[in-house]
Amino acid sequence: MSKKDDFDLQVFLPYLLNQAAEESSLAFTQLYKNKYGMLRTEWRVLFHLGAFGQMTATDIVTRAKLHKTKISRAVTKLVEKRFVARERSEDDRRQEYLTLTAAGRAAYEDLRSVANTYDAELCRKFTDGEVRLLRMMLKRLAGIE
Amino acid sequence: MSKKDDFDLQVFLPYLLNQAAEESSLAFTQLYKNKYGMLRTEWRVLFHLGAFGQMTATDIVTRAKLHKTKISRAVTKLVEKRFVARERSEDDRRQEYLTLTAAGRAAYEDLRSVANTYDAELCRKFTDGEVRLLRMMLKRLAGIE
DNA sequence: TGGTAATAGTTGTTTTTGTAACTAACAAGC
DNA sequence: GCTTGTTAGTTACAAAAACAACTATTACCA
Repeated sequence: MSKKDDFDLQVFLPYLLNQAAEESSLAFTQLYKNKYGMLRTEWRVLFHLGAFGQMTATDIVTRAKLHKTKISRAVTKLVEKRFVARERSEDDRRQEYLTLTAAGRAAYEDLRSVANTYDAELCRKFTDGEVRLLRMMLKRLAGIE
Repeated sequence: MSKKDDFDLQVFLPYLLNQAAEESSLAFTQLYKNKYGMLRTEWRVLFHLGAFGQMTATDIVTRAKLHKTKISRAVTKLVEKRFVARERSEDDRRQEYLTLTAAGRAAYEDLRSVANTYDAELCRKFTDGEVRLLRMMLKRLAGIE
């Protein structure tokens, strides 16, 4: 197992991004999964509803860039857990408005503070300027705004 | 769909990392999947063998931080495709050495240049100094060396 | 030795995902 | 009105992943 040529996998950005994303998500998952028994997609939906208030499934699809079937299934689970309420729109009876229930909001508030703490912990590895730059670069790579 | 509080999901590092990783991996996948019909895990194994030469499955597990069942199945597929050869060790008959075949090496060389081109394209979004910093930060977040 | 534990790798079973096809509601053109 | 096309969301089926249990081999140690 020795280095054979000039290509360094450990420099390849998609690889590095995946490794870093996996590592940080895994560690974060440990902090919430036993608490609320939620899957990654579920807390993403929860976070979107918590951060943006009432949204439709399509709104979340657009923002989170997740496939609509994933959202659909996550919403079903969250409704079963009484974290989310759905209400059919009167204007357009195809779409339904999603909102957090009281329990959903409580879970969100709790997880949000866990997230803030964890994020701060990650950021402590770097200077403020580095973190700002990192966020900017990740957003650009992700194609956000 | 309006902003409700101060927590910005789009600043949360695990979220940003996932979005950026997903975006870049997806785009890169388009470049190779039709060419060799390989799955993400398969080309990861291929890249490791290409970059580091002979390795055992466990070596790859350690480096790539992927679960051994994933590696095991990816290796099986790569052997079926005649990209990888396995050879049982004489010292310790539990482990087997994995190496690229000629076809495997050719595929690797080809994909490596695709990867290099794609990586360079991503890097063009930033200055050299920014890229260096990004790589350093991602490595640290990933827990690499 | 012999017995227990640990390691390399595989296989089986259950969840989760991805893809495509579907229903229902609306919109636009004629 | 009627046809065609589009959009919101769900469901069905196939592919892939996670997790646990397994075989085979080696290591430890009394």
